[in-house]
Amino acid sequence: MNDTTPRTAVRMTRQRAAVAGALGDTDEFCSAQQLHERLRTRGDAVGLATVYRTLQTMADSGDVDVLRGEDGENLYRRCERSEHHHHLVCRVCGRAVEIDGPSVEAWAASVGAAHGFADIDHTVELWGTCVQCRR
Amino acid sequence: MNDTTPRTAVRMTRQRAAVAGALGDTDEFCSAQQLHERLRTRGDAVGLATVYRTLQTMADSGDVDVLRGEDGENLYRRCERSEHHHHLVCRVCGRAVEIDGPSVEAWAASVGAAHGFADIDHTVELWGTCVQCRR
DNA sequence: AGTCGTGATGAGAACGGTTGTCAACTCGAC
DNA sequence: GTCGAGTTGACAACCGTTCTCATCACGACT
Ligand SMILES: [Zn+2]
Ligand SMILES: [Zn+2]
Ligand SMILES: [Zn+2]
Ligand SMILES: [Zn+2]
Repeated sequence: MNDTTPRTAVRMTRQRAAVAGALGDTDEFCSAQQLHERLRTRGDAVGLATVYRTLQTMADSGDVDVLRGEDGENLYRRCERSEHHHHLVCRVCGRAVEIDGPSVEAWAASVGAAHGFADIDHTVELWGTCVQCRR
Repeated sequence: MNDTTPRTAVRMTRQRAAVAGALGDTDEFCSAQQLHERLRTRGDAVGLATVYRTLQTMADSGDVDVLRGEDGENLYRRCERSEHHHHLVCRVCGRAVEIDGPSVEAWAASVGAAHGFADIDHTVELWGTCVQCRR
């Protein structure tokens, strides 16, 4: 009864390969609509809904990082490391650097506990303007 | 020429007083729509657009703190201190504690500079579940 | 290679929070 | 009281995202 064979297979399709490829081409955070447009001009078009679904799936499985841009839209990026980390993001072009808040994790947990809060989660992101986007 | 008389007067209206009053009644972060509903049931109704505009104005002038909830909607709160600070927020009821990341400010600036980023801004928020909302 | 079941796709509608529009209104200075 | 500029509110428009559902196509098994 403990069947280990995947009951829900995840299929590899042209669309998913295309989205993954587009994400792999850049180290910038970009939105679903940006990716959709990029794929369209590139030649292998993918439906917008599919882009959203694919990104959501990849985010759920940890294949991409998601963060909410300052204007409210979700931005996606395939990061180098898979462990928990934070980002320093250019608010103009989306270029990002992976950083780790040294003591942030422990600090968040202790502050939360000190005030009787449980299931502490934290958001730590840095925004700036990178050298290329200056001037 | 250095005219100090306010050329653009900010008027006190029934609506603005109502919004400010509703915000002063609670220490929880709440959305524009929540406030709009609260005002309606309370008796002094205010148009939804006006609630949005008033909150935006108060946020711009620093009278209220804004933060984006995990579901994407803006949440507002009249905080005790006016200096820069961060929050530990209950993701269920919105109740919040004002906290200050001790070294966060300096850390953010140094990390940004180290990577050639300028105009560094940072987002540091803690989410959890408060004692009242547990169980 | 052929079959088949189920996951995947895409065009378009729907959704939810927020902002824009504009004629009517009202605060407050005079 | 007068008057003008700031303010209001009902409603439409916006925009990113999700839902719907008929059609398509992986891929496991012959
Ligand atoms: Zn990352
Ligand atoms: Zn940049
Ligand atoms: Zn605050
Ligand atoms: Zn709570």
